[in-house]
Amino acid sequence: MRRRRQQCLTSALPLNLSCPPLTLSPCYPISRCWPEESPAHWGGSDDPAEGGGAGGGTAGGGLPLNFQHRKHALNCHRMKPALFSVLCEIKEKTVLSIRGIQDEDPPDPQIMRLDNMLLAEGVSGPEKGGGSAAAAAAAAAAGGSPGADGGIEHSDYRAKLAQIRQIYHSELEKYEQACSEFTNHVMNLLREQSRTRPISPKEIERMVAIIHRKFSSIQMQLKQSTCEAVMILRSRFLDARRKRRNFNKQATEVLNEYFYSHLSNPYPSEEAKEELAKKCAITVSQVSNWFGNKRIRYKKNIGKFQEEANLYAVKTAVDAASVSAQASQANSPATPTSGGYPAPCYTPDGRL
DNA sequence: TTCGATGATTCGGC
DNA sequence: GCCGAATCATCGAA
Repeated sequence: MRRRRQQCLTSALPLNLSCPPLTLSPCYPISRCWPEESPAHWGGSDDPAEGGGAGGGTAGGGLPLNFQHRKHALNCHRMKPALFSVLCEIKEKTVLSIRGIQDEDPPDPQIMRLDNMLLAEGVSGPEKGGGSAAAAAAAAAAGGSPGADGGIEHSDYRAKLAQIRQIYHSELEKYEQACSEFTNHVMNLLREQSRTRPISPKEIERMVAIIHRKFSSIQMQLKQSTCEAVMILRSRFLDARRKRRNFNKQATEVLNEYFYSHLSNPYPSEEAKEELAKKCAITVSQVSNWFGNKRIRYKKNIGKFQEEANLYAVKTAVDAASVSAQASQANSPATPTSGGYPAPCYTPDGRL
């Protein structure tokens, strides 16, 4: 097309058959893109039989002699190098102005936000427990109980997050592959076309940048939908955590045992709390909450807790006796009954 | 649906 | 920061 325009422009020039030797302008920067740095590509071959390349494909076979003659004359015209230079300059300026507008491509803040979020959630970036970290953070934020059920929920959350991550990477790979294939295709096309029209490396770069920009917008959609999926998953996870769950029977038993066996001073140390938390598969703060509630409720209504207290006191005594017998150490039971909270009265068979 | 039980939260005191 | 006290919110049995 460009060649045709050039031909039209040059055809208006006065012809001089006694043309000087044709030389290309040394400052032409885009000539590297032309497979053969020959004026033949600009105005066709000097050989009238060849017909002047793609633009004049039929010229060799069926173009009027007049046309071939004029074409030959044009190729040999003394003004051709000058005109070529001018056209190249015009083109160079156009490319620069376009580049000036389009190269200013600051990083999209939305993409950056999405990238940061996906990285924080462990979806993008290296997979090193990002999901579990997010789950732990979510659990901490909810102040929830990572107990037996919590463990199931936790692994469930991680599994779902891993699924999202897998889909995300799979789709991303597809997009990148498609982008690469399409870029290669376009570049090959442009290289092919550069045989018939001047195409500078900058132009190819610009075209590649446009393609990448288009694919980048598709990637942004993928990132957006992934972020939404993670948010929904996280929200569900947090909602589930917010729901209060009663401790299991075994955990309550362990806590009660400790409480009633330390009735004189039902304030477990930090170490004891950690130990209890480990035994009950709950957090230390949950142990603290439990003891706080227990102390108050016991004090408020000792009568109501008498039976329970007796039960655990007997159990503790039996356990202690058993341990003593086993260890051949006949020490007294570990049930303190003086000071602190009022201890229950019980008979050896466990009744009040 | 009701209501007691229970885990969590909030607030003030130390 | 821990504790007691009050309160909230949910669970679960009747």
